[in-house]
Amino acid sequence: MSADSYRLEEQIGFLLRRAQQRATAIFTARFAGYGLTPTQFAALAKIADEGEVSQNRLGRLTAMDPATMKGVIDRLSERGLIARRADQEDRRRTQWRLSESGAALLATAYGDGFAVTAEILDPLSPRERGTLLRLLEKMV
Amino acid sequence: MSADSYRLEEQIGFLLRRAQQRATAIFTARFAGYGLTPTQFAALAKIADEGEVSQNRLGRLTAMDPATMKGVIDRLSERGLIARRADQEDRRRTQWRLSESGAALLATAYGDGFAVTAEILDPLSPRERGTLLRLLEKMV
DNA sequence: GAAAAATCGTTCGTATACAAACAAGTTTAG
DNA sequence: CTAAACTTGTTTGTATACGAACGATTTTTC
Repeated sequence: MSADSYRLEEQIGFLLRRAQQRATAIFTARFAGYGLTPTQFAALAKIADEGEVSQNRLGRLTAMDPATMKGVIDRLSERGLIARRADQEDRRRTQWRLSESGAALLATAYGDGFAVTAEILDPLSPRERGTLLRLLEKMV
Repeated sequence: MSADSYRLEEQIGFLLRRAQQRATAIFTARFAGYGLTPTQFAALAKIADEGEVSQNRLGRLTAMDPATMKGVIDRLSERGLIARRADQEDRRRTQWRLSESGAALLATAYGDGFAVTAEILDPLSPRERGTLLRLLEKMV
């Protein structure tokens, strides 16, 4: 329990931070042409899955808190990639769906999403990839 | 390569983001009393390792780019946890070291650093912990 | 030794990330 | 049925994270 034995490089928190930095860098390079961030792409993909989804529920599905979700939604909405509908049954809610241009963009982007995943996992063997996903899933 | 087969939950980037969110939450809870963030603690620990270190070099050691490092240094400096010295040999450089209060705070905090690592890895078996660290190290 | 390249630190702008507090609306408990 | 509890979405403030551009300084190249 001292300076001698604490090695930052071996702490799981530091390694996770570096791994995510690398993953984000790979995503950013591949998605530069789309102008989409990882969270924006995640939001679009989940809206597509759901068809129509409220803002807070989308946040839960994509692991963003309400304040973060709002910023992501605002930027996607300003770009016209998603469209809103006021919920009649619950007047607090806003339902979101893909616009036509959002759906078109996403249809093209999926392939790059797979390519990003492949590039991030490239240093690992196929067996190691499965192990890593399993362990992260178990830890989260 | 379509909406049908793209599952956000299984993408390594999404899993890494969630894993880091959990790690940060555990750190934040444990370090609330210190008022230190993960990056601030990393910076203090590395300054302690180095004795004296320039700002950019500290950034490389802690995986922060210069712009991010500046913010972290500014906040640690404002709290009096670190002290600066102008480098005589290279007039562009500022060398940083721990202040007395910074060293005292860090001495106490190391134990909590270990506790954070332990809590993050708690869901995994000892063998799995080693595997995860090895795979992350290989991937980064 | 002068020009080119690299490094150091700063500033600006954009985008997560989240705590905390809030108003408005909905659900639950008694 | 009404008061309490909860949910939805918003706002504010703080802290990473990084691209891009910049001036000052140092190192490298020829």
